[in-house]
Order: sequence, then C-alpha cells, then structure tokens
Amino acid sequence: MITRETDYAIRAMLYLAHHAGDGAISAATVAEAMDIPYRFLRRILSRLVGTNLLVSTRGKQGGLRLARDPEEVSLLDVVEAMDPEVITLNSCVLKSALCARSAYCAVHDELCRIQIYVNAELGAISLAKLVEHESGRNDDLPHTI
Amino acid sequence: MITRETDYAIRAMLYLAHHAGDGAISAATVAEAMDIPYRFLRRILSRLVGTNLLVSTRGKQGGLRLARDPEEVSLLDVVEAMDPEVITLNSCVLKSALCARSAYCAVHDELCRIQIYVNAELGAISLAKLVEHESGRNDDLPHTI
DNA sequence: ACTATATGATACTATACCCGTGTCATATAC
DNA sequence: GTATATGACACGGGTATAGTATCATATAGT
Repeated sequence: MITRETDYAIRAMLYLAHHAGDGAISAATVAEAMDIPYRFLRRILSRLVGTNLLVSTRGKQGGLRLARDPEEVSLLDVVEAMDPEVITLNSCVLKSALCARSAYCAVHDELCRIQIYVNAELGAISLAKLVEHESGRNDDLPHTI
Repeated sequence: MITRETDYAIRAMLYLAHHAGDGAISAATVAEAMDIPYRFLRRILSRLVGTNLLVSTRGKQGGLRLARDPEEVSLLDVVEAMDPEVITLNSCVLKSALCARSAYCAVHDELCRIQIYVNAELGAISLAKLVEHESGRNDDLPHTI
C-alpha cells in the first residue's frame, strides 16, 4: 500500500518535474501548490534529497530541483526512496527467511511473480510520461500539476 | 500489503483444500498443522465462514470445510474476504473521491491499470492449483501443506 | 555585517491498525 | 449430560502513520 507520505512524495516530484529548468523551487511553494502540509513535506523532501532524487540549495533563492531528468526518474524510484519495502504484496516476498515454509510455498512463488511484474511496471513509468499525460489533458484546471 | 491475518487465512484455506472430502476439520487441527495461534485462527475462520468461503458445523465431530470446490476458490477470494480493500496499491485507486485531483491524475490511471492486473492474476490462482503445486514438490517435507 | 530566507536534523504526539489473547454463550455427537 | 466444537465480543501491547514543533545552519542581497 502506498502511504500518504509516498503519495505526497510523488506529487512533489511531479510538481518539480513539471517545473524542471525553472531553477530551485522552495518547499513552501510545493506545499502550497500541491496542498501538502508544509512541515510534513519538509521531511519528505529531505528524504528525497538523501536518496539522491532531489538536489537542494540552502539560503535565499534556494530550494529543490530534480537530480535527474524527468525521463530518468520512475515511479518505482520515488516509491523505493520513501519505503525500501515498496508496495510489497506480502512480507514473505521480501524476506523469505520470515516464513519457514517459503522454500516450498506455492503462494510465495505466485506472489513473487506478481510482485516482479508490478515493480517492472512502476519502473517503466517516468515522471516525464506522467507530466506529459497531465498537462496534455488539463492545463487550465485548478489543483492540477 | 497482505497482513499476517490474511496470510493465515490463505494457509488455512490451503490446508482445508488439501483435505477437501475428509469431512469437517476442527480449528484446533488447522492451528496445529499450520502453526497458527489458535484463538487468532478462530476469528479468521469465523470471517471466512461469514463470507461464505467456509461452512462450519458445531459440536462434536464438527469443524470447517470449504464451501466450494478448491478449483472454484481463488487467492483473490480469500484476500478480499479478509480485507475488502484487498492489496490496494493506493487508497485513491479504491476511492477516487479521496483525491480531489483523481479525475485528472495520471498516477491514478497508471496505478489503476496495475491494480486491475494484480487482481486478475490473484483471481486466476485457485486453491486447487496451489495445492497441486505444493504436493507435487514436497509431500514428505515437514511443515508443508 | 546583518537579515530574511531557505534547508538539515531531530524530537515529539495522537491516532489507528496489527497481532494476539480472554471470556462466555451456544450447538451437537455420543 | 458432557465433552467437543463454533459464535460473538471485548481487551491490550506494540508499531506505523500522519502530522507538528524546535533549533541549527547555510546563503543571497542589502
């Protein structure tokens, strides 16, 4: 399950992707535009900086910007940055040691197969693709990116 | 994320599928065989009865049995019985009303697409298939179904 | 140099969910 | 009648989620 924290992270990344090339953008600006609690967002952005998805500059005129081109950042990157365990279907998929029976467990095999597909799909969705989709449909609507 | 409760439910269903035709099996037997805390399992089985996946008979010689053939019960059935929100990738996938921007949200669209695939996959995995896989590989191993 | 503006790093709280337990009532086979 | 089984709740500890609060630090512009 994608938590709200991760959801906010995606929104923030999308906003920054949409404004890539505009220089550094402050957390306050992102919070306002994306309707995310400021202090909560601060911690999220901090994490995204720590995982090298964002680059920050301090002080006046400072802020955040994407560390890579929007084409080079996937939804999976963002999700994994926020939660190393990703959207894991079942914990036994992640740590097979958790389940004594995992070596012989058919359920485990099936879940792993599905999990691999999900991760591949998320990895194939770039921020650029998402931004393109959104702006193509509703440039003038309120509260859109 | 599949919770441990759901995981137990799957294990229990698999055990009962494997012993389909053997008559009613008590919760105590399932708990012992599948290494699930008895009282916890009781509540889980109660839920599976309530959602018509299991049929129970009370009293001596009573217990649980599958309400349908193992071929007719999917992993999705079990997961949905335990948690109506299933393995939902994101809550906005389920209740679009949660997110004001969902109508124009590309992320929402992509997640829905993946979610549909996941559900279809889970729906295509029957208990019979799982039991067949397991027993084909390790009939003599300890702690297997 | 000073100040306003920006992030960095923690620590804190309240709520909710997860996992498991405990108790008592009720039905039924022998 | 009694042992055996499920039915229906209520309770509690631990942990994660969602959000807040505070202070330190860096920097652009005056």
